[in-house]
Formats: sequence, structure tokens, C-alpha cells
Amino acid sequence: MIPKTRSPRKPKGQGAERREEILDAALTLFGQKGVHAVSTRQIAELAGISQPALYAYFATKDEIAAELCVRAFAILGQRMAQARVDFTPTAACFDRCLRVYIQFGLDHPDAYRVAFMLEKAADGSFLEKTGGRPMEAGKAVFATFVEVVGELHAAGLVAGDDVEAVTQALWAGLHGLVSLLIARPEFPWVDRETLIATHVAMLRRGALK
Amino acid sequence: MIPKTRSPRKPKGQGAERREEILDAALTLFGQKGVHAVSTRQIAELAGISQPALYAYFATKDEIAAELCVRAFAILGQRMAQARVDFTPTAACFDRCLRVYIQFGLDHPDAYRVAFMLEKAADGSFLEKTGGRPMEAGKAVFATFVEVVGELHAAGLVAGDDVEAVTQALWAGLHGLVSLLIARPEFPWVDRETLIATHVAMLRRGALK
DNA sequence: TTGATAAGTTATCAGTGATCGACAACGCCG
DNA sequence: CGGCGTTGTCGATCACTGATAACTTATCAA
Repeated sequence: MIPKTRSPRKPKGQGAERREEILDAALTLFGQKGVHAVSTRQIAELAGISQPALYAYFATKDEIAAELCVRAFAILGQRMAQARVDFTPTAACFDRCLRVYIQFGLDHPDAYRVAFMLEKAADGSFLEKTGGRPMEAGKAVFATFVEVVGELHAAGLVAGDDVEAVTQALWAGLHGLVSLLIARPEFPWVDRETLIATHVAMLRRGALK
Repeated sequence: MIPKTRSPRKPKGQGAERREEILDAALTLFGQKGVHAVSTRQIAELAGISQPALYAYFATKDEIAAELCVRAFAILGQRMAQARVDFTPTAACFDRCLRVYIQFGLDHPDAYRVAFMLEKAADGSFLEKTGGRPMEAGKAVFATFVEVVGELHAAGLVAGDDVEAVTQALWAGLHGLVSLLIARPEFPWVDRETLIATHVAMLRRGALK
């Protein structure tokens, strides 16, 4: 039996959907102007509600960003899992995993910023204030990377035996490209595909035998 | 009305000295709490002046951060130039250049953040609002990297012929490590020296023949 | 009709970056 | 000595931020 003891009240908007409307508005504005440049009043106005009404759904502004971040990471996790389904310990599959990560960062720059590029706050990091959920999502993705590198190592393809260290170095290498492309689009980069190809090749030659 | 005791003016530091005092105070606070978490009033109090007095020396708060950034980059430029004096196209010298960059980032995390990790503003990036001076300083350092890679390429040691692309990929790889160590110190990193050594080795094997 | 409750509002708070006009000290000319 | 602009600083204040309190309205259970 599934008693529907609670009916949604929808005075104006659609009660339960209000949260989604807020997230939609926030995602749009964050993408346009950056997280720090968007105020709660702007989010509220685009969502069609008053500014204090936001706080019925989110404790803080950061929590809105964190929610968007977690959702984006769910997408990354999906893509990584997908790349892992037909993964074999080969250089080609290695490259594909790296490109999945890079492509995700370029597809979701705002989520990526929230997860890995936001400045730490005074009383602990943003991640701590939001219950560490974005960090957890990121760690899950990182764990997948560890698995991938572990399989390659088992196949004798990894240079060095410290799988954890190699994975962290690899991740750092990937993050550098993604975060710089996001944070400094005005830099006179070479052709983007050329840069990505060069970068992936460099990491592959550096990490594999 | 009780007549106020007239304002105790503080003619302490004159002209250029005040400016240095402000920069010192800002550097201290930025390092402790992060750029965004420090207010102009806090800077002013630590500098021993009123908050509006700041604006006699700096047009905006960002300009204070930019000034500190430029100064820090002068240090990086010095170190890079120093590493270039006795540079020979060898793997060892290559490694040394990479480590100079990494060490700089770890020594001046706040300057590094201002230069490469700050979020873009609505009306253009922070760098544009401050006249692009931090960006210029960064580009000068990047130019040195291009020279170094160019010499290695001339010696036939670089994998691939697109020196610019390789340099950008290298820089991205370095930036990734530095920025992640700065932004996510709470991540369960392996031993720092191990990680740096692994990373440098990975980049070397990936970029050189 | 009641009471309870969920959802949204207006009004307001303390704190932010930045600006304005007033005022104190100083150098300078008379 | 007295008057006067210049320079440096200040208190007061502005528009805006994130967040909270108190009140109003809509809906449901009884």
C-alpha cells in the first residue's frame, strides 16, 4: 500500500518542481556570469520567486552550487562507467578515458569550477560547508581512474609501481588542461584539438611504458 | 551634544610607505583567509588606517591582489631566469625548470591563485579589470618556457615538432599539480615529494624523447 | 468551521566594496 | 606672523550582498 498522505500544494508554481526551477535558473546564471557574480536575488527573480524563498529549499547559496555540482558529477560518473564497460588495458582505451574526463570538464565548466577550482573559505573549504558531497562525487570518479590504471599496471603497461601516485599525477595533468582552458579562454592557445591531442599523448607516454 | 574629540589623524607612513603597509597587511590576510574572505575593512584595520583611505592608493580591492600577484611573478621570473643561466638541453635541466615552477606555486599560493585560478567576472575577467598586468607577468614566464622547450627541440630531444603545443601541454600539466595541491589540500594525496617526483618524471617522459 | 502546516511574502539585519564632502596637517607665498 | 591651496585622512553614507524573522496566504485533515 502506498498511502499518499501528503498532497503537493501548489499556490503559484508547482511546489515540488520549484526546487528544479531554482536549479535551472542558477545553472543558467552561473554559466553566464560565474558563481561569484550571481546574487541570490538574481536567481530568485529568474526562478519567479522572492529571494528569501530560496532558503526554503537550500540552506545557503553554496548549497545550490553544490547540488548542481553533484548532478554534473553523476554525468561524469556515467560517462566514466560507460568508458569502463569495454575497457581493455590498451593505450587506445587509456586515451579514451582521458578524453572523457577532458570533454566532461569542457561540457560542464561551471560544475567543474565548483568542484575543483573554487577558493577555500575562511572557516574551512566550500566542500566542507556543503557536507563534502561534491568532493565525494569527485572521489568516486577518481576511484574509477585508480581502477583503470590498476588494470593497466596489472598488464605491465604502467611506468612505475606506485599506482596511486601515477593516478594522482595523471589526474593533476588532466585537471591542469581543463582548468586552464576554463579559467583562461583568452590565452592564445594553439588549436584546441591539437592541444588536447598533444596533452593526451604526453600523459600517455609519460604514464605508460 | 558632546563635542567630539577631533579625529586622531595618523600621519604615520608617508606616501609610498603607506602603500607598502597596505600591501603587507593584505598579503598577510590573503594568506590566512583567502582573497575572497578578506574585506577591505580588515585590510585597513591591520594597516592602521580607515577603510576609505585604501582607495587613495588602490582603485579597487582587486588591484591590491593584482599588485601582490605582479610582485610574486617577478620572483618567479627571477627564479626562472636563474634556472636558465646554466641551462643546457638535458633532462636534468628540464626537470629543474619544472620544479622551479612547482615550488613557486607552493611558495606563493595566493599569488598563484590570483594569476591562474580566479573566476572570471561578469564584465570580463579579473585580469582585464586590473589592466592585464598579472596576465602579462604570467605570459613572460610562459615565454621563458617556450625558449627552454625550443632549445630542447633544437637538440632533438622533444617528442613532436609543435613546440608551442608541447609547451602549452607541459604548462597545463604543471598547473594542474600546483593548483590542485593549493585548492584541495585535504585530498588524501600520497607523499608530496613522491607525487611531485612522479609528476615531473611523467611530464619529462611524455614531452621528451 | 476549525487548527495545523506548508509556501511565499515583506521588512529587515549585518556586512561588503566603493564614494563623497568635510577636515587636519603641511608647504608656500605674502 | 597670517592666509591658502595641496595632500592625506576620516566619518558618513550608498547600493548591494547573503541570510533571517515575522507575517500572510493556501491547502488539507478533522
